[in-house]
Parts: sequence; C-alpha cells; structure tokens
Amino acid sequence: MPHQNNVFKALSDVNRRKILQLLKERDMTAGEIADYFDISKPSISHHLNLLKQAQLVLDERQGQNIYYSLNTTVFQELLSFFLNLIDKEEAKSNE
Amino acid sequence: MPHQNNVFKALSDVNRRKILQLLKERDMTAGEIADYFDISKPSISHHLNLLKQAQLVLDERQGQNIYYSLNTTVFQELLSFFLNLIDKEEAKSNE
DNA sequence: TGCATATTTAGATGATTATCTAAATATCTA
DNA sequence: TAGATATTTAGATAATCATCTAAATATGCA
Repeated sequence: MPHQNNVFKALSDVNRRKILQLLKERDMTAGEIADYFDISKPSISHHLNLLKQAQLVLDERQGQNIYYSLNTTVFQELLSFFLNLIDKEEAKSNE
Repeated sequence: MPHQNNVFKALSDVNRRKILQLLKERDMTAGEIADYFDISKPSISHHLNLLKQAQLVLDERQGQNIYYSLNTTVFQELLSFFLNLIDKEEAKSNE
C-alpha cells in the first residue's frame, strides 16, 4: 500500500510517465530504458527509484541487469480515485 | 485540451487533491474552500489557479464570490490514460 | 583474482514550487 | 461615493526536486 502522495508525485514528471509507457510494451532493463532518454543513467535510476517507491513498477535482478516491469495493482487504485470523483459528480447531477 | 503535464502536476499536491475531494461534494466559493485548510487564502488561490489551468475545475463569479466546481471532462482523459496502461498490460499477459 | 559491464549511491547545483505578507482589484451596500 | 467583504496579484523566501559528475556496489567471465 504505497502512500497516495508518492503515486501522484511519481506521475507528475514527464520522464517518469514516459518510462511507464515504455514498460507498457515490455519489461526492460535500467540500461535499455536509459537509452530512450537524453538524461544521464543516474537520473534515470533516480526516476526508477521514485516509481518503485510508488509501487508503480517492480524490479528484479537477473545477473548484471535489473529488469523493470509495470505493477498494475496500483493503477487499479488510481482508477478508483478518478472513478470515485466522477461517480459522485454524476450522482450529484442526478439529484 | 489542457496539457497533460499540467494535469499531473496539479494532482501532485495533497492540498489540491483535497480541494477536488471537497468540490466532489458540492460547488464552493474560494473562501469556503480556504476554511478547510490551515494555509493562507493567497496560497489557496494559487492552488485553485493551477487546478484551473489544468482544467480540473471551473470558476464562475457570482457577485463578490467566485464559485469553483469540478470539471469532469478532464477526468475522462485521465481515466483513459490509466485504462490504456492497464489494457495493454492485460493484452501482454494474454499473449 | 582481476577486469569489464550494469546499476546505484553520494553529494552538489540550479530550477521549480509552496508558502507567506502586503497590496491591488472587484463587488456589494449604506 | 465610501467602507466592507471576497478574491487575486506581486514579490520574497525556504523547501523540494531534477539533474549532473564521481565514486561505490554487484555481477559475469577470463
């Protein structure tokens, strides 16, 4: 159960959202991910760490590489957040 | 069509998310909203402005008051963002 | 063991951001 | 029009954050 604030903070950076989009297609190593960006590897590592703290991604070492993948569990929570806002709104307009 | 980055930045602050939760229940004036917080009115005004730029809220002046309300249109976009991530993930696991 | 590769950690720096107080603007009403 | 109320704007400050380089850690392999 990640702190909701961590999740939204993690999503507030365009590079981190781009990482999520990449991982949507397939699991990737930190190095592979870094190749898609113009920023340094330590910066990518920093972003991956924030995504990990938010539990938006999972990591698993395989030899020298660390593979990152999406953790969709937390996305379910996010969906609930937004659906809740919208549902209440619709309920209100039906009053 | 707000810039996606504005939307996520707007959601990245706990006070702004709390404002959205308040507006979920009913439309409120800037002053009424401020009463729910320990921070100054100018700070609340700043947060409302960011939410407005992200088009997450709408504002309408009525006399001396300015009423704020949720704008659910943009939430639909956000839902699409997350549903898209989850859908692709499920597609991948069905391969 | 020693070297190469992959990744992270440490520490510094510049940019962005949340917050404040003071002042300005808008509206209402006597 | 003058004073009161509601809200925003301006400008300053402290905290947070994204980024960098250099160094440390982890693993694989000859």
